[in-house]
This record gives sequence, C-alpha cells and structure tokens, in this order.
Amino acid sequence: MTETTRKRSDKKREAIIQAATQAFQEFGVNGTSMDKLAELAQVSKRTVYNHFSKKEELVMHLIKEQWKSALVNIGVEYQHDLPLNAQLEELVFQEVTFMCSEGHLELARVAIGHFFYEPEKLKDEVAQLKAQESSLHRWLKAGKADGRLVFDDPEQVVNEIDSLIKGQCFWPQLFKIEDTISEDDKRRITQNIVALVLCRYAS
Amino acid sequence: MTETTRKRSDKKREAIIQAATQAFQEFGVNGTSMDKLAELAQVSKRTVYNHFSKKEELVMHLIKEQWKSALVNIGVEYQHDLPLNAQLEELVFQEVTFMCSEGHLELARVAIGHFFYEPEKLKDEVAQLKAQESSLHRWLKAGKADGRLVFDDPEQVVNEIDSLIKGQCFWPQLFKIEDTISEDDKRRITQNIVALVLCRYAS
DNA sequence: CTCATTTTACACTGAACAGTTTACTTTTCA
DNA sequence: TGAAAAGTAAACTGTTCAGTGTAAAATGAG
Repeated sequence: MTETTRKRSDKKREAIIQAATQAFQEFGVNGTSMDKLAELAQVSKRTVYNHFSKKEELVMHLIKEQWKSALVNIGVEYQHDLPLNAQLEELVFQEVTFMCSEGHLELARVAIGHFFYEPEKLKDEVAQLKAQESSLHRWLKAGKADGRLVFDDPEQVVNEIDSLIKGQCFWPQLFKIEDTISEDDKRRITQNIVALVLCRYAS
Repeated sequence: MTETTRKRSDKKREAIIQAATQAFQEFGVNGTSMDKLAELAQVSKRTVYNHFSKKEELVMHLIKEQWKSALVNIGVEYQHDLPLNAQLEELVFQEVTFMCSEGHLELARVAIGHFFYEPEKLKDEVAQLKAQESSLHRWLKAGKADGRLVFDDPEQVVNEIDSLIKGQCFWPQLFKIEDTISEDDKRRITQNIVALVLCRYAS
C-alpha cells in the first residue's frame, strides 16, 4: 500500500516543487502566495502544507536543492606540458558557461530575492559557494609554482577573473538587462578574459 | 502666512524623505509599512499621504532624487602629453570612489529592491545611467586616436574595466558580503585594474 | 469490498497593510 | 484675536495572505 501511495505523494510533491521553482522566478517569493502556488501546481493548498509546513521551508528546500545540483564541479587540473592559454581558456569557459546558464541564473534570482534583506544569512550561504571557485585558485597556484605565472596574491587574480566573468555573463543577465549569451559570445568573452589575464601574469 | 508655513511643511516632508530613505534601505520597500514609516518620521500617517499620495510615488521620488544627486560627473579629459598610467588611474579611481560610496550603494539597494521583479522598468532607468559611463569611453577613444592605445571595440574595454570595478567595489558591498573599502584598498584595486588594462591595450 | 492513506474543497482565523475619514489641535500671520 | 493652513490621532474599510481545521472524496492494497 505504501509503495504506490508514496508514488502518488511524490508526484504531488514534485508538482509543488516544479511550480514553486517557476513561480518564484517569475513573481518572486513574496509575489507568490501559497494559494496561487497551489493552483499553479494543480494541487490543493492543504497538500502544499502537508509537504512543506511553512513557506520558508519550501524556499529553503528549493534553494539548497538547486545549489547542490549546481555543484557540478568545474575542474581543470594544471598541466605542465600544455600551453597556459588553452588550459585557462577551458577553465574560464567552463565558469562562463556555468554562470550564464539559465539554471544558475534562476537559482541566483530566487536566492537574491529571498536574501536581499537578510544579508547575514546570505553571507553564510555564499561561503559555501566560494568552495566551488577554488579550482581556478588551485590552477593559478600550480602555474605560479611551475614558474609560468607571476603574481603576488592568487586571491586577487581570482577576484579579477571572477569580476570579468560575472560582469559580462552574470549580472546583466540576472537583472534581465541583457539577453542570453550565444555560444560565440561566450567564446569571445572567454578569449578576451584569458588574453587580458595572461598578458599581465604570464612570465 | 505661506512663507513660514511652507517651512514647517518642508521640514515634515524632509523628515518623511529622510525616514523613508533609511527605512527602505534597512527593511526594503515592501518591508516598510506606511504606518511604520510615519512613526519613524515622527509624523502622522496622514501627513505622509498629504505629501505623497501613494507609496509608489514616494518610492519613485526617492529613487529619482538620489539618481540625480548621484550624477556628479566623473570627468577626465584625455591629455596627449601626460602618461596614460596617471590619467587612467585618476579616471578609474573616480569611478571606484563613486561606486563604493555609501550614497551610491544605498541608491542601488533601493532601486534593486524595487525593480527586481520589474525588469522592463529597470531597463529604462539603467539606460540613463549608461550616459554617465561615457567619460571613460571618450578617454579610450581619444587614446586610440592618438595611437597610444590599441583595441578593436572600445565598448568591450569599457565593459571589462567596469566589470573589474564593480566586481570588487560594488557587488560585494551591495549585498553586504564585504565591508566598506578603505582608501588604501581603493588605491590598490585601482592600480591593479590600470596595470591589467594598460598591459594589454597600451601600444 | 474494505481499510488506510492521501488529497481535496472550503471555510475560517488572525495579522498586516494601503489608503480614507473624521473630529480635534497646533502653528502662523494678518 | 481669529481665520487659514497644516498636522495629529485613532478608528475604519477592504484586501491580501499565511496557516489551520475538518469533513468528504479519491486512491490503491489486500
């Protein structure tokens, strides 16, 4: 009995999550009432509350879910025998692709909409995001150790690269000031960033 | 009669604007009820409504007010006989200082809080902000015409510089992830940006 | 068919809040 | 002093919304 009943329950749950994801993106968390949400999910309001006892719980579930799934590791290990150019380009391109993906943008919109007036909580969550950025960090330090890159503070270089990526592939899209980026644009932006960085820091 | 009466009225109005500015920053527009606002301004709710017939009107007034006052022109004209380094540093430093000033951050917080779920309207307003960035644009084109800078698209270079500035002096502060930047940091960041850019684009 | 679980419909509570109305007070200045 | 202008306090309307309670209906397993 519990077997297929579970399945029905799970389907409803899935519908709720699905509708919430869409609605929160479109109208914002505060702009989406639980009644509206239930209607969009084709589910009774009471069922929503049976699955998530508070709105807050639903929001947090969504954010962490997406956060987790977004943590597909960006990984390029430093190679002594390959040109810096190609390696860094691959790494930056991965980051660019991730940053401007609709999935990540949607997550970010929900997160920002939710945390905008709760900076302390945001701070905590952002700390986890930082871990994901350390692949670039590792690569830079390896290049420095190998004598092919010259800089004082790797943190600063990461910041610069990160700023260049987000400034062109994340913030404008987040606020829908710019449209989605084409593959060609991604490539072009990546190449410019790599050229800029290596021109300065390659020995 | 109308002379001093105006003064009293203006004082109340000022108190409302003052309280609204603070409250909107701290709790957000939606997080600030008109009752709360009236209390904070030490003014009756009715007085608020005598000055601003709708909440929306108050919000728009605030944003445009601050927008206008923020439009202190950043201007450095290109000089043929001065080193690029010093000129660009001055220009970038001005932008950095503006970007991370509390005044600008507060404006941006209110604006983003208000426009986050109205991207179309945001787009319009942002267009006006772009005009202010053209001083850098002009400087770069002058440098190129003078043969001391080499690049294809000035727009792209502006984007890169802008990304570098905002990524380090605006976004982290906007979300209160990083504290206010010290004068030394501003100088250091400026110098790094200038070095990065000139290393690549100076002939 | 029957029993257990889950979903549904819907009415309800209680709070928050935008905006209004009214009756009253204070300030200013002529 | 007295009339005009501005402000105040507090109750009120109407709406939206989070969250609850409950009885009936749907679903599926044995």
